[in-house]
Amino acid sequence: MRKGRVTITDIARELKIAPSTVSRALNDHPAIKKETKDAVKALAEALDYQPNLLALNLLQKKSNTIGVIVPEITGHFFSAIITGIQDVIVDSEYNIMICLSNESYEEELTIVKRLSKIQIDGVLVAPSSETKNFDHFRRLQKSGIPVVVFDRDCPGLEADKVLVNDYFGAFQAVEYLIGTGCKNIAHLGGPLNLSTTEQRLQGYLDALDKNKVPINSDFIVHVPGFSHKDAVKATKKLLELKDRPDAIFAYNDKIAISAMHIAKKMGLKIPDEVSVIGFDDEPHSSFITPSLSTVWQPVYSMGMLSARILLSHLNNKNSILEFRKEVFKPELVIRASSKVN
Amino acid sequence: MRKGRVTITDIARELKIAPSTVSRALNDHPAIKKETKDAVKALAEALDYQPNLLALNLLQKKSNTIGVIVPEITGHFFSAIITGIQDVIVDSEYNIMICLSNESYEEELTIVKRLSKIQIDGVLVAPSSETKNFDHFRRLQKSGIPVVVFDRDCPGLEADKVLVNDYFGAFQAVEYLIGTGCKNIAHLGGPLNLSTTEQRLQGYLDALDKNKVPINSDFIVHVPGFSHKDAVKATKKLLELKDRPDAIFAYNDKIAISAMHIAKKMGLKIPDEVSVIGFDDEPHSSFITPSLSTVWQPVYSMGMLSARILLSHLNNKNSILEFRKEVFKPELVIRASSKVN
DNA sequence: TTTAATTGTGCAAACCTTTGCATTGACTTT
DNA sequence: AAAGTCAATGCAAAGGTTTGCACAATTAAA
Repeated sequence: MRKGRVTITDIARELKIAPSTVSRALNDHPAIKKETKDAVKALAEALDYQPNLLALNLLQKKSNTIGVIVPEITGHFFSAIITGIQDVIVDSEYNIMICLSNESYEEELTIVKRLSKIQIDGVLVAPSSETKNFDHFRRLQKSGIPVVVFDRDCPGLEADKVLVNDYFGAFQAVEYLIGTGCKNIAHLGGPLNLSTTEQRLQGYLDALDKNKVPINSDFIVHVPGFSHKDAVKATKKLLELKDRPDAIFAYNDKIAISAMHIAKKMGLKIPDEVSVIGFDDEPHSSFITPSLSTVWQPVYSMGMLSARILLSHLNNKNSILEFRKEVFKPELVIRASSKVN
Repeated sequence: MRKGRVTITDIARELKIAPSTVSRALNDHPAIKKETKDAVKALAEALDYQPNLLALNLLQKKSNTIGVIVPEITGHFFSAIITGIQDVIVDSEYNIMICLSNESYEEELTIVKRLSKIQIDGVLVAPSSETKNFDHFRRLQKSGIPVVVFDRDCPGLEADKVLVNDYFGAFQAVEYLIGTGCKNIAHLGGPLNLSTTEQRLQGYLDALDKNKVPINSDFIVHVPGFSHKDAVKATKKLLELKDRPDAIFAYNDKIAISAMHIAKKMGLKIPDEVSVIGFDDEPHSSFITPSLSTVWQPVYSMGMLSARILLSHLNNKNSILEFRKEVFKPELVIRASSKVN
């Protein structure tokens, strides 16, 4: 018995033909006659021949792998996006390498270097909340690696982008709160520097403005990070004001839930004394008490579209495709944490 | 300018030495004199030389990649384990490829084939709930790929295993319920065929048995899958019994939360009329109302240990290490969904 | 019958790195 | 002076596949 795996050379020797003929036969090259093809395929089957993709990678200078960079996966948002990505990529010849930046610019940089070292073919990225400089992505592009940005925009970076209209989602949510009679609407914003933070804040501000509600800067507090502690601290700052807000529009469900937790602890009735609306519509948000009003995003679809866009670039390496910017529309979901209209 | 990336041959040509010398210089081979090394390293730096890992992969017949197979990542459990795995692997020379089986045996099979094709170096796997046959893992082992099983046991498979003492966790939870005076304790079990389902069920049974509580088979209902619908259906079956249970020990938090949802809808007071205990201690479980009593598992540590065990195999390819079986101890966390002792 | 076209296959290079063995020259020992 | 030792480097193979070009054999056309 031969040691190691079977190679085309083994098949060639056995059949007394050249390895190149075996290669062509297996790839259904038109110049090979049917009998030869059949013989080769039969023997390959019999010997359980497995092409050595490592050799192919070297030859083609590509790893057939796509890198996916996300800040974290323990929340629902990114894991659902990844599931969407995976479901598209699975049907292609590509493999996925998921990398976690832990919301750190440094780690994101390290990841990009690593991916570029292993000669990744394309990258899908939701930048960390610390990332302000996008040169590492530009470097990827310069070496011919297509980059698709999702969820969080990178202002100034020319690349494909799959985003959500955060502005619209926030605007709708806040306008809804105004409609239910809330006068003092606060905003628990996300970490500064994120495009989503900015967009949701702007939606909040414009909704107030449009409805002639004066803006109170004490009512805008940003969390520094996504931990429960961060949210608690920010919420307390809001609820301990003399002139307490009667509604909170939070950057996301996680923060909203922490806020509700504190509000309840302080003895406030939700939604009668404080309305709360979140963002993301995480699956458990409908199970907490009171069930959380929130802004739903088509997460799974975003993942799928991002992956499809990347694949289309990989399949049209030569032809220059325009950068696409796809913006999904979020939907307001009203539950029990906000008053009725 | 030279096109494409810089290779050792480029450096060699420039310095008028052999590529092999360049290779040795870069790898600090003792037979190369300092001046040569310095010159090579300086030029490599200047030209921004990046070793071609694809070539190395072919030479070493390994991809420097580890496959991680999990049923899903949208829940907290597996995403936290993955985070633990990642945090260990990041410090090694390996990359991680995360694959989702969607709780499907078929897909798991496809994934294993794929991983074996790309010549993965090791595999970490939590088998799907459908998987009864482990031959695909044995095939990996036979071709020299170490396999570490985590969370869900594969009975009869000889491999490293990182598990939790589900039996103990369940036993403790049920005994606690008995201690608070519950007489009719039901069990919302997981999908049949999972080792965790079986162990938790056994813990439930033994706790009743030890405390001389008669076992009522009507009180044991297994969910077919992990969807909300599945849980709702199973819960209704329990709560609509003439002789309604006064406590539910659920397979996991997700099911427990669905069950609480239904119980509340039916107007039952928790925990006065029905106590509920879950399993997993997902982060949001403490935020729902009433906050969920549950069994905590050291998820992050499990991920880290699994990864470390795999690495130790990869680093000691020759020496035959014994298969390890590590069993973590879970902890009962009492909150408000169960009565006080 | 010669020339041209067609069909099927083989050769060798290329992808880039590592490594066992050979080689060279300088120096040491007997 | 001859033989042996040692340091430093080069040569070439190996890893498995694809592919442009060459070549041989057969068939068709002139």
